[in-house]
Amino acid sequence: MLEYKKFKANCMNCSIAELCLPVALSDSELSQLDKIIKKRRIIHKGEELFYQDGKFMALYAIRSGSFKTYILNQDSQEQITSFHLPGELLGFDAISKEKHLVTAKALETSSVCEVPFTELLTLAAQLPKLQTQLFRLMSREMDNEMKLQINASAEQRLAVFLQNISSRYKQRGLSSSKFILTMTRQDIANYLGLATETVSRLFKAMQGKGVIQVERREISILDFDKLQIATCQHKAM
Amino acid sequence: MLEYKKFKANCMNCSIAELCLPVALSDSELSQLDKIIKKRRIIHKGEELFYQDGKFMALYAIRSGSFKTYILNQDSQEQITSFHLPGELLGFDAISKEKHLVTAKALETSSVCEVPFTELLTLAAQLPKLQTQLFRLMSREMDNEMKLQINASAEQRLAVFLQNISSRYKQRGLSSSKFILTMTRQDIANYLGLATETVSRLFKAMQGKGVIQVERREISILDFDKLQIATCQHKAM
DNA sequence: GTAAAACATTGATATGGATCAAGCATTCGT
DNA sequence: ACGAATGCTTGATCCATATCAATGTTTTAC
Repeated sequence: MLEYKKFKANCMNCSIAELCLPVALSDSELSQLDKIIKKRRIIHKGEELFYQDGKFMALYAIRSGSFKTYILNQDSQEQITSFHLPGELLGFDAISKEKHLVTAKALETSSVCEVPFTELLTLAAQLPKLQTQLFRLMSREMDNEMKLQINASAEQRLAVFLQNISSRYKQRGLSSSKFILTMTRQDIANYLGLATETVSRLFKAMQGKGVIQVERREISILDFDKLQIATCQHKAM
Repeated sequence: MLEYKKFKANCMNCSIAELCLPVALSDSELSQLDKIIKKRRIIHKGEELFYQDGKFMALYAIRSGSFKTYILNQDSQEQITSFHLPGELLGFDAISKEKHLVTAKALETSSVCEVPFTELLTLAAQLPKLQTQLFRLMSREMDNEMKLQINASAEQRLAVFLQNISSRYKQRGLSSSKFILTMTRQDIANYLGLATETVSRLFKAMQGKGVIQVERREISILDFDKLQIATCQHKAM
């Protein structure tokens, strides 16, 4: 038991600490952060981490796995607002109104660290580097969203989506050219404002052009230049 | 000259201070904030407050006027990412990469307060209420963006847009039922991913249904319930 | 005050992607 | 290991909205 406790996850030995908070915090600073972080939580596929309208208490650092966040609109249709990958921090949307505006559902069995927000702010006031980093992460969250050009064609949107996922994996030191999409075609279509059929056809078309290789949910980007061109060109070419 | 200086704008007498930072800061706290705030700047219609890729130095509080922010995509087409109204804070997008991701252009002659970011963070670490408020404002910024349902019909998008503008004016104590749109039809269309012609036709159609009254750029919302229904209903009714 | 430019409206036509329909492939639950 | 449910693909058709075209209206600049 003691042995187990000794090795339980904390910020100092957490393998993603430098990823979710990649700021040069000293060991003593990290251990302060560790003190306020609640223990790890496992969320199984399809389970919810927090609910729309639920009280906002904490941010969540994704240690492994992935989530989609969505709002339910008036006809209780799900509208996906974003996907969240390992090493990212989740829950910023709820700060303003102190309640969640979205529901976060696990796309696969996932592990998160719960970071009580009030305590985090108190600590941030004492550790300038932590404060700066929090603002930076939140800003990056905003930037990620911005890329989705609403007036883009279906192919442009899908190309931007693939670039975005790819670069986020790259940021985490994972392969940017070959990865598994953890969400369904329907999720992708919903997020991009397309029909599933369109997503399916576009994957096939992009494969036909030698831009990507699609094997079910496994995507290989064969030609980053062509992908880049696909994000901005207006018509087929 | 002395008289002029005595009355120059500062945070304690600024009429929108409680709006842009509506937190109960004491007089002494406000005067600390005032010390770091650079003097007012006037930006004329069509002029730029900051440029895409420009170095990030400061946030800007809009005292009066309004702005659009946009990215230039690869074919140097403007893509509007948001509109910013009086009392709102501008520039959060640039924190992450320490450079602006968008250009901010004045839609009308506007007045802003420049808030150097580094100094603001230092002060926020000392004033917990200011820190909390900053996170809250940034989160609200994120929430504002989120509303735009990408898979919504043209009419739904326009209805959501009008609701959004209306509620933001309301937050500032201005009329939520009658206001002037400071942006062109082209800007609205660009932002919503529609053609200007479609925006024009929809305004007319919504007026025909008694939802709104349109007089060039002056909008009166005649029936908030009908507007609400328009944001979610799928087809004409 | 006038000409030019920018902005807005209205109508006719074309099309990208939705929707409908059907069947196949994979994953899940027991 | 099996059947059922879910996810994915492909084809045919249709419609919401873009695009093209023309004209009217307001604002800007000299």
